[in-house]
Amino acid sequence: MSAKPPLPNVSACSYATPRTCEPHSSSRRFSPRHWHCASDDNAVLRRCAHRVNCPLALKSDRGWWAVPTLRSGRWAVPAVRRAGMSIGGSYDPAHIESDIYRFWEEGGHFHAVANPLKKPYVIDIPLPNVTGALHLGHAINDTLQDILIRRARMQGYEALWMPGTDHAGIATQAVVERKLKEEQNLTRHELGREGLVKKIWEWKEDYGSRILNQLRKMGFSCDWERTRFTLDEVCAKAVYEAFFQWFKAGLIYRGLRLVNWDAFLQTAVADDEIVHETVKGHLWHIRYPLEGGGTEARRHAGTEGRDYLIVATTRPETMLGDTAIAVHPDDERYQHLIGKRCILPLMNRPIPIIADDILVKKEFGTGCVKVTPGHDPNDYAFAQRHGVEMINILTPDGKINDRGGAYVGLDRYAARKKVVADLEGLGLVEKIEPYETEVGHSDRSKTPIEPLLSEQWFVKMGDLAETAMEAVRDGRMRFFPDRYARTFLDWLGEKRDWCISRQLWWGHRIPVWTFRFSIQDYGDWDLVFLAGGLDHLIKGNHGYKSVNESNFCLRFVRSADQSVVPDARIFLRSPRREIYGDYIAQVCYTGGDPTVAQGLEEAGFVQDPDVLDTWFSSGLWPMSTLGWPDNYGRDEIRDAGASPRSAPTARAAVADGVTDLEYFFPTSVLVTGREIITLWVARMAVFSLYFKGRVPFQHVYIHPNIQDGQGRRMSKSLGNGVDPLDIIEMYGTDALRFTMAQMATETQDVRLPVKATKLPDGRQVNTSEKFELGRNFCNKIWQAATGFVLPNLSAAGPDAWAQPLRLDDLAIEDRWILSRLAGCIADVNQRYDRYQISEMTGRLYSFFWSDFCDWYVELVKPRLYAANPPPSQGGAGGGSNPPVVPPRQGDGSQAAVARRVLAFVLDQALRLMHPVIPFITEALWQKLNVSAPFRGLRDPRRGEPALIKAAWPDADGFVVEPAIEREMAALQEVIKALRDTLVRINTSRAATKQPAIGKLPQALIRPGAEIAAGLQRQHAVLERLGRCQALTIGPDVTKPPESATKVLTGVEVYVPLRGLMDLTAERDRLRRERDELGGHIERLAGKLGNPGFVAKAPAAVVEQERQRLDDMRQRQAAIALNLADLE
RNA sequence: GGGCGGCUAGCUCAGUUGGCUAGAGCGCCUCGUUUACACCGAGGAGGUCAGGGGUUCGAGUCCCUUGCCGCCCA
Repeated sequence: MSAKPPLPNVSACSYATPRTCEPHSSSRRFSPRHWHCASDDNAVLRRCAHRVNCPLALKSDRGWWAVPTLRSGRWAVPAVRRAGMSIGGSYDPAHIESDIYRFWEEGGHFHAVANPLKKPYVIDIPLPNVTGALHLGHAINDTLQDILIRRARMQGYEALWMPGTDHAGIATQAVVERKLKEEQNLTRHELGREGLVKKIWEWKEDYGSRILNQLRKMGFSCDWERTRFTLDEVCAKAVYEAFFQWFKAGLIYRGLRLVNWDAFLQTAVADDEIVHETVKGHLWHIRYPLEGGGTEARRHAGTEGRDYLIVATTRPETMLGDTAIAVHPDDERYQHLIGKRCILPLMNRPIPIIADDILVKKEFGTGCVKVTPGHDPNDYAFAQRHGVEMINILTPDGKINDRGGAYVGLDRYAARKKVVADLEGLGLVEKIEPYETEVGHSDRSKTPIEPLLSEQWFVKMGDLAETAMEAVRDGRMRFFPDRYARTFLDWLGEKRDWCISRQLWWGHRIPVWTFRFSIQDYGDWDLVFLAGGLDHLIKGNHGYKSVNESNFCLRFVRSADQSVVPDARIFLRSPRREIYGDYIAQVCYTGGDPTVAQGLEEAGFVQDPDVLDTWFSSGLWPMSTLGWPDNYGRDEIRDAGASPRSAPTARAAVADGVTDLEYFFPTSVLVTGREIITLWVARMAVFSLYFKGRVPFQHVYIHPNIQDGQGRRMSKSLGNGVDPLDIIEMYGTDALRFTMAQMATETQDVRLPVKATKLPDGRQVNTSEKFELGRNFCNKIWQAATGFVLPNLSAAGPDAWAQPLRLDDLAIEDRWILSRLAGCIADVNQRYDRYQISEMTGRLYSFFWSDFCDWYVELVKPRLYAANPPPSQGGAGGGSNPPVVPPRQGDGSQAAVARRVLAFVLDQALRLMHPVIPFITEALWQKLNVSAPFRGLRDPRRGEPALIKAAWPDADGFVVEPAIEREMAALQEVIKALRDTLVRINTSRAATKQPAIGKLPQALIRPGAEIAAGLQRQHAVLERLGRCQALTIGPDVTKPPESATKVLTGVEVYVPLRGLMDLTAERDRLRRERDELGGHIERLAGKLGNPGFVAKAPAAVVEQERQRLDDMRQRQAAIALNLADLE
């Protein structure tokens, strides 16, 4: 590129303070090949979209902006509009979004009220953590819900999207505790319960509205007036009501269970709050001596003369809590030892040797397993099977407790060292080998989880789970995609009881007071009377008016097995020995009267310190937010006898009219990620089916999770998270939403390649090129509407819109775009109904961009400009467009029809796209209402004042017309052929340094009989879109010599090439095409030659293949002919 | 260990009940001073549909199997 042409006459960018172009470096237009290395001497000009901000931008003497580029061998002179001629300008989302959101909100469009004249459509938002921040997971999840709710609203449903936040027990408490430690070096115990809860509330007040405001920025149309919080009074009421009823029904019990213990936070944590990590440790092999010196054992070959068994463990300190040794029942080595005992070293406690084929794998290790039911889930299950004693050896803070013999008070890791040392001292360590294990760590505190035996509250899941499973099996509740129903059924099928207590202070405190007592002899009867008579004590003597059957429940539980004494009066009636033992009196009181609590405490009762699992309150969300338990629905009142609870309060609550609960419940669809199918979806189902007898939602739509480009989760620690607010800043909200929707395929994960970039203000953020998809689409819509459609509509004047159009008035391209529109609407509706949001979005994209912009707008231009030529039009171009002529009569009406169709299709497209990209569509809607107040062809109507409440599109009764679409397809084929030829000519000319030609000087088309008439009618369109100056169409056209030839189905297109380009290239191309076609023909002929195919395939398929073969052969022949001509 | 998903163009993903000459967007290459749009238009290259086996006239699609990757549950 040494011989570069001189720079055209340009002057440097005159902008006073040009900003750096660096932010654009993510864009291909600013890659080095374009201009960044262009400051050197081989610079040339390249058009620059961001010329305004570009320090290297140059203004040519003709008013175009350009930047230098390395690439081309000649000056690339920009095609950019003349200065001052700008009509549209790029779409600037920041400019309009907040105004439009305010317009919606102030218009009350988000608020739903029970309205029996309409059908309800309801979505509950999956509750974000109250102190959390918006991330891409919310962005995709909530975008999908907004899309569904906005469409439903347009369809005429009373659409309610219920927002709110979750107190997120452990997550929130852990954050505040950590903060407390860092800032004031205080632990929660030092601060005390009340102090800590107060601190967390303060934190919540500070951060609680942050995420809701972020949701607003995303354009979400939640009914903010109804916003709830799981710890607020309304939700708490439902929580205590549900707890009380389940307690009373015996579904809630206290039990000794192995839980995942976080020794740092000192709480049980749920399974999903544990992350498994591979940890390098050791495997200690320890000898457990056989009871009785092992003389018998030594006699047996299996133990090779030893008088001990060898067990292996990764946690030697747990041996302090061993209560058995397990061997496989079929293991010959140990057959004779089953039923005998070992002596547990260090503790000198005999423990039984028990056969079990579940815990023990014969082939693995030594075949002997130590059993520590208090600290291992598998051992725990074993102990339950065999009735073995369970011993807990740990304190809540992870030290050895008083069951740990000489090791009391030692931290578990110190104990491990000492245990090993002591065993070595006794010569009982067989060997130590390095070993890798999966160890569960608490997601919150990052400390290793200790399985720990402790007292917890549980919900009996057996029957509850069954009702939920039944609802899915019989189709009352459906999953999309349906494979997720299995996840739901499998998990519920295990019917594992739900541990609902958490050793936290942030949450709904368990409303149970307990009193422990013992009946050992006759003298203890006073106590019994005291407890048994408590009912009276509380309600009678002290006159607690607030206490009644629906908020107070007393029961007795045997300490030994936690079984409920079926009838408390047993104590009074039968003073027999069998009832001697330890007992717990449990009072569940939910009346909320502090004096009652005080009375209980004075009577020696202690309130349970734990709080409820957060899922307990979020599980009630679909009901609690609609007013349950106060507003039992009408159906509940009707059959109050059959319902789990007779509802006196409900009767009062429902006067006349419809309550929210009966109108909006059950909800329509739940939209969520698959990871909480078990945690949340199942719980909501259980609660709703129990208390309302109905499923909480009819559909469950599970969408994919977003990962980074390598398929990893997005997380803070990996630094690969993308902040939706950054994306909004860079690309606009609609762009973010569109991209999110486009990613919502039916797979379980989607990847979003992440890359770090720098914002103009210097901040380093993560983004992804994928969002350009949404941004570009929005810009395209903006340009098409504000730059082309709307200005053209304005030309019509306000009276042109209200008359109905006749079908005869429409040109073929009008009928074509209406057919495409009808097809698009039908497809979109179908995709919605199947929750295929990605495909739905793709359909919007291709309709608007390809069908409408690329084809219809171009097709319609001649009609518009014939009537009203643009001001700049002159004879300079030398094209086929006539110079300004007075509009002929037909042109005027043609233009009017075109305007009507343009306005109508834009109207329908805006409606159709609004749920996905609400801001830009609403903004354009407002403009359209000005330019074309009435829309519709058969039945023109005034455009609704707000798109958010406009009717869902129906194509005004137009339907798909296959014949029209076929005719257009033929036309498009020919146009593409002409365009292709032009590009090939110019490519060839560029290689030989000849200037490009703007149009084909001459072209000829020979159509087959069927489409001849159709093509001839489109002569002007073909000339314009095919970019040729002289076009001849006719069945008797003959091919001029030295022509480029395109052989299509039923049409041949010729472009004389003499003097335009080198013919060898054309020859090569035809040869390639011939060879390629030959391959296809061979394959197809083989297929049709196969008697099996002809005999067995459906006749229609065979016929279609024959047709195709004929077609290909014709094309092959034509190509051969043309090739011969060129050679 | 059990279950589920994925493996299709350089990248991210579509591909309905088997009928395919396997698509889209981005990226790449070429051309472009076109009367909305360079955040653009036109054109092009690029694929043994993870490997193997089977069913079928016909398999990206159904069945079996192997291999990776991921998620969930133990």
